[in-house]
Amino acid sequence: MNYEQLLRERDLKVTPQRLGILTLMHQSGHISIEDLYVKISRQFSSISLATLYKNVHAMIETALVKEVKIPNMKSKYEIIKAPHAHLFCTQCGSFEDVTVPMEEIEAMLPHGIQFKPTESSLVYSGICEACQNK
Amino acid sequence: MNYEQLLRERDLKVTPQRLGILTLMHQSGHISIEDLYVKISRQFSSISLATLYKNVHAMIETALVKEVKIPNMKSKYEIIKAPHAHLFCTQCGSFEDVTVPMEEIEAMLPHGIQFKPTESSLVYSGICEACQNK
DNA sequence: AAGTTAAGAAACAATTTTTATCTTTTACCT
DNA sequence: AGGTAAAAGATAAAAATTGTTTCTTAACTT
Ligand SMILES: [Mn+2]
Ligand SMILES: [Mn+2]
Ligand SMILES: [Zn+2]
Ligand SMILES: [Zn+2]
Repeated sequence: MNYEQLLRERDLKVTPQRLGILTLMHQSGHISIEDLYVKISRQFSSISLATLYKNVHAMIETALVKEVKIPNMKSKYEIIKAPHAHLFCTQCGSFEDVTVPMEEIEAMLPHGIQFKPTESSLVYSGICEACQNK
Repeated sequence: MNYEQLLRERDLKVTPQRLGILTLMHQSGHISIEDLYVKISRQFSSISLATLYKNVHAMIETALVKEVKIPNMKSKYEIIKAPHAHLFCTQCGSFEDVTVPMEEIEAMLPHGIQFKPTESSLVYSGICEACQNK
């Protein structure tokens, strides 16, 4: 994936810190601010938490990154891709994507309701396969 | 609704502050901590924010109250009731319940996926009826 | 390639949000 | 009514987030 281009398209300067943030986000799939800070600090020992927050926010505002809110958990951040839902294992804490047709989810609103959804957030909490086999 | 009983069933002492919190939550349907603090302070001018947090947490841990996380918004809290989804208007900020069969939502996980959902969180973001007619 | 400039990084301070600790008060059980 | 443990109030502390100022660098202009 070409992060330089993604940043340039959004008029965000390409800095090593930003490339590092995006690389880490991509590698872990979903990552919390604190985990991101621990990992990015290994590459840029002098990076400040403020820089991290500012960058993540800039990326959210330009629709490059998305905050995923999870019941009873700290938020995680991911690089935006096709709409999808998430599986959160309440036993081991694993968190991953799952492909669910979000248009169908949106079609399940009761008839007669006038609300026009533009986006929806769906997190399934439960027990993952690995935890079931224990 | 009998809040005294709901508290007693959970071995939480019935205090005027707790009854006030539950009443406000019920009246507004969903409320943020800060709004709750503003309103509860009118009844109990000396109540501390720490008391509010402690109580809300105690109620969450005993499954009387639930935190609802909303994309790009502060969390709101509601008294637990039958599973349902939420509509969030990105224009006016209105936030309300919508009845969606959550079992069907859970049945939409791809076949072959072993994950066993116990609960799911679904928030539709979009434009409410009132905002469409403007 | 060197110079210019405006965005971004770092350092640090300040806010805001949440939790912990301690003392006083109160709900609730004999 | 009296005893006791839980909860409220009052701070203080910790954690999370944002703001400010200065220094550095990416990217544009010659
Ligand atoms: Mn995802
Ligand atoms: Mn609700
Ligand atoms: Zn698991
Ligand atoms: Zn609206």
